[in-house]
Amino acid sequence: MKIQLASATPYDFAQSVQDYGWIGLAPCLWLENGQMLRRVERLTSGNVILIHIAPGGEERGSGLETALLEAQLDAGEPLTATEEEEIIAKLRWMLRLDEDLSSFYERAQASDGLWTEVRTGRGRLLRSPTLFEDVVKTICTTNTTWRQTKGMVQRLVDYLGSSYPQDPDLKAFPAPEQIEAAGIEFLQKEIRLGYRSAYVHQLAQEVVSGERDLTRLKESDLPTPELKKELLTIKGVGEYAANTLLMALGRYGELALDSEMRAFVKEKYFDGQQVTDAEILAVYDEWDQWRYLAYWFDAGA
DNA sequence: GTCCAGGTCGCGC
DNA sequence: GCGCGACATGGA
Repeated sequence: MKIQLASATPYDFAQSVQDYGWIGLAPCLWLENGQMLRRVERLTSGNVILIHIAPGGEERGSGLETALLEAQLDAGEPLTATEEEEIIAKLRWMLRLDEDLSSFYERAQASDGLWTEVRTGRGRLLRSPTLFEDVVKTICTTNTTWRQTKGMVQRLVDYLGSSYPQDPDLKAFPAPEQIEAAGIEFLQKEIRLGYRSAYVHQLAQEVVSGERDLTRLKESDLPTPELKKELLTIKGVGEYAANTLLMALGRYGELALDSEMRAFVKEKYFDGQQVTDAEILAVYDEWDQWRYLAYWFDAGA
């Protein structure tokens, strides 16, 4: 079946989806030929479906333009209304179709360089349908190379994710239960998460047991510092990961300072000279609630 | 072999 | 609060 998703304009689907590295991590895949995002998703019913998302034209009415996306949903059985609702909510979250970026665009407009980058409708950085997946993936980016991150996530999906029945090689991101059941040794020896195995397994265990509720954080209106404090209680999540996850939650006021950002800012603003972290952070200080996006597009996304 | 990669933890001070 | 070594893995 096909469904349509409406999004505020401006919105450049292909750019926005590819502006964040997550597009390179399983089970997401960018199909260059069709300019489509493909992903396998496991619904709470247990059904595993195959999703293809692409721009689906534009609707015009009373001066308001609404960008439309079309999602092709393939499943063994027709989806129930509940399943359809679940998938729509997940896709809207994943693509950030409901985030209000207007104030960011206004700020960017006052900054010529940045505005030319984002004016076409960029800024809706790809995230995962669940915060659990984003936490696991973020932990897999720490103290390693992007190449290894991709490998770790790919193996998590291949070894532990549920298959799309019509093509068993296509798998979903594993649910907490599936990671928990795998055990630390498996995460270590087969998935090769290294010392992260214990962190990822502990998180999965906490979520399964119910002692940690990550879904609650998605709708939380907690002040950012408190939200951050809570993210920092996750073993394996430090300053960088917490700020990355705040970004995933739509809080762009904190910068995720890592080796990549240090190198970029040092080169662009300090002529390659040695700089302190405080000096790096100061570069984007004026962007207040939009610091993360300001850096992201300054660095060229 | 050594160093480091989109860091974090646990310790001692 | 800050500094420091350890930590799995794999490539340079």
